[in-house]
Amino acid sequence: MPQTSIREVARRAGVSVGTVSNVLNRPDLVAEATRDRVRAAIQELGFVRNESARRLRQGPGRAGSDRRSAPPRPRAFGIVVEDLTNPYATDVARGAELTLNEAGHDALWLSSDWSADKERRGLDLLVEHQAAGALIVPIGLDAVGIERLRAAGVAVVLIDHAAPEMCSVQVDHVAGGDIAAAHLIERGRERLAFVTGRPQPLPVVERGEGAARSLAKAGGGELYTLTQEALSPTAGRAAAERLLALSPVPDGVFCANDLLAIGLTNELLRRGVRVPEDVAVVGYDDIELASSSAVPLTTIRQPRLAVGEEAAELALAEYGEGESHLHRQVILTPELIVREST
Amino acid sequence: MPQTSIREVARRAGVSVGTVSNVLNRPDLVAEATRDRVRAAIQELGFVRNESARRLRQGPGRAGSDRRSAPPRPRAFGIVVEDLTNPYATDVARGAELTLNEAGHDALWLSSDWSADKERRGLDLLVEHQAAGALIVPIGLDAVGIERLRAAGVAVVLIDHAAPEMCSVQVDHVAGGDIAAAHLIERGRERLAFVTGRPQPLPVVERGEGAARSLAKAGGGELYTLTQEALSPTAGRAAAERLLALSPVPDGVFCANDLLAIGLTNELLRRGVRVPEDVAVVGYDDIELASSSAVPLTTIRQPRLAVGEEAAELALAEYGEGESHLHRQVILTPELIVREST
DNA sequence: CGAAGATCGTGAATCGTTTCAAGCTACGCT
DNA sequence: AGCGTAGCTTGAAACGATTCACGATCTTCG
Repeated sequence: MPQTSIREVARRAGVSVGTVSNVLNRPDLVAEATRDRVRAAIQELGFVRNESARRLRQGPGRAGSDRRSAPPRPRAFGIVVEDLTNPYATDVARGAELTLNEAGHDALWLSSDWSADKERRGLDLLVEHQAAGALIVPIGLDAVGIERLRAAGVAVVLIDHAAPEMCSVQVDHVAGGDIAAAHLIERGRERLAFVTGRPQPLPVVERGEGAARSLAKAGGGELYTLTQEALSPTAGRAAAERLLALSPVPDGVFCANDLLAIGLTNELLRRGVRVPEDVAVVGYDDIELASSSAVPLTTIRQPRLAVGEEAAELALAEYGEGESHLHRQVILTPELIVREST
Repeated sequence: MPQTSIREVARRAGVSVGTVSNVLNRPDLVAEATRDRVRAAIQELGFVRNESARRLRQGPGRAGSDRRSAPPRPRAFGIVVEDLTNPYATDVARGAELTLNEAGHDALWLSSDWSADKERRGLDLLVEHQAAGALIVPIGLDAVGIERLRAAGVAVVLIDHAAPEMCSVQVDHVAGGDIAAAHLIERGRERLAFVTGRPQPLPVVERGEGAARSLAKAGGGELYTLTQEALSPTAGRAAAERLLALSPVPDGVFCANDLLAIGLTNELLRRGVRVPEDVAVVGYDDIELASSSAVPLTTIRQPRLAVGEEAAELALAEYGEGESHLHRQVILTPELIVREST
């Protein structure tokens, strides 16, 4: 059974293909009786439009094309992130998805799995499926792949990275790191450590830079940096061990993300180290778990949903405005959330 | 600029469209000189295949079509889950994605957001884009939507649900609940509670049933059930409060998932209740955090990745075998992981 | 020299949908 | 009756890439 086509529906309903198409796209042009008959036929045959044919015929078709014909089935947007297993990423994606849904568009999530190659394949996929737009947390900055996207008329918005001639949404991670370290210093901590993990995407590096900057500003010493194998709770536990092996043991720790911080805190507690008395811990992200962990975690809240929402808005705007679109670069500032770990 | 088509490339290179197509799809059939000329033209014009047209022409195209022509760009599989924010779901999806990737296919993740309507739209999207297959954690059992998928030649595999005439992968949640409760009983706990949260998908209900069954088998009393507003850590903290308000306070708690259990445990600790001495806690899922939480959590490990992998295998098989495919229903058994919370 | 291959290229037919000029009715109006 | 109009429906022409039966050349060899 190859595909039930519009033609079979037409035969079944005893009308022409044009009419079936009309029922599908501008029902108001079709007499009620006919419409019902056609709809029944569609039901019975389980007919579904062949999107390839539809698009082939319709051509690229910008959103705001003013021909008052059918509302074309809204095209989907792709959301490409490095790791769909990471709560931060899924929160951003979810913020974006909600906004897209409100505008009547569907969202497809793709994971680049930290591989530039896979990212490229994902972008190609979006081109092939003629996505309306793509929200990308880029792995490197694959100029070629992205150019290809835009050449194909896909609206592109970068997240956590910026590039000329493109819309982007970023969080000021340097500021975030700065705030985190400043908070520890203000709490009287003198020996600060920064715990991070591989792979180290730019935003994570920036957090460290911000912290170092803050420390320098305060005339503090050096920022001791521990790099773990991952940005996970398990890696956090390992970091705790390494931390305690230092002498003197740092009394203030800034972790590159909450998962690390939670793992680290839990392991410290297990080893009888008091948090925050002996070691104060600051995380980054403010994932949901941060507030319900053993010692509710002081952290830098990224406006995660807002990042996704902004990105979606930009993508929708670019999609809607077409050529006339002016690219905007949005920068959001993170916020310190003080809880009990400091 | 409407679209550079294969025809313009042909004109530019001074060959026929057929030849251009051959250069694209089976370069070995074309003489080297011609090939280079065409490629140059493609470069100069910045030509990109119109995937809609390609697909339209190629039709559904089973995987194993034995014509040794071009390797058709492998089609993508869709993974539809209820909530891409939930670590369990993303782990399953990731297991599936890895397996699909190995077979050379791409994966698209869709979130149904607990809405039957959105699920339906997602399925339609997959049909329209001619996905090779769909792995679905169904929200209800939208027979119509799924039938439509299959009618369009999309391989369908159900996860955590079963239906006749379809491939499916399930975890035996009743057994899981049974094991959890049995473990608590064996640890000498006498007043058991089950903490769950809305929305309550079937698997979660089954966990409760299994626990109740186990309790009955052991001649124990009633299973006190607390239903929270969500299956999240925050909901878990709230559950702790409700739990302590009971008298007598249960001494063994089985949570419908780890997130609830972690939130609950942390709140209990904060209130000075000892875990496991005063209250033993068992979670469900064995997410990564379970082992790195404050009190490493005893839990029921679902073979999450395995679920995804199995599902992907089944989908690939169905896709490859076509009509001759025999549907299989795989049931995996969860495993008790004993840690310090019991 | 001529026949049989081998090697390349051609161009029309095709996929399923949308679009649009044109046709058909039935109706109202003068 | 004649004519204009509104309301529906029709059918054929696109859209752009792939396929395939068929020619056109060129080799090779008896």
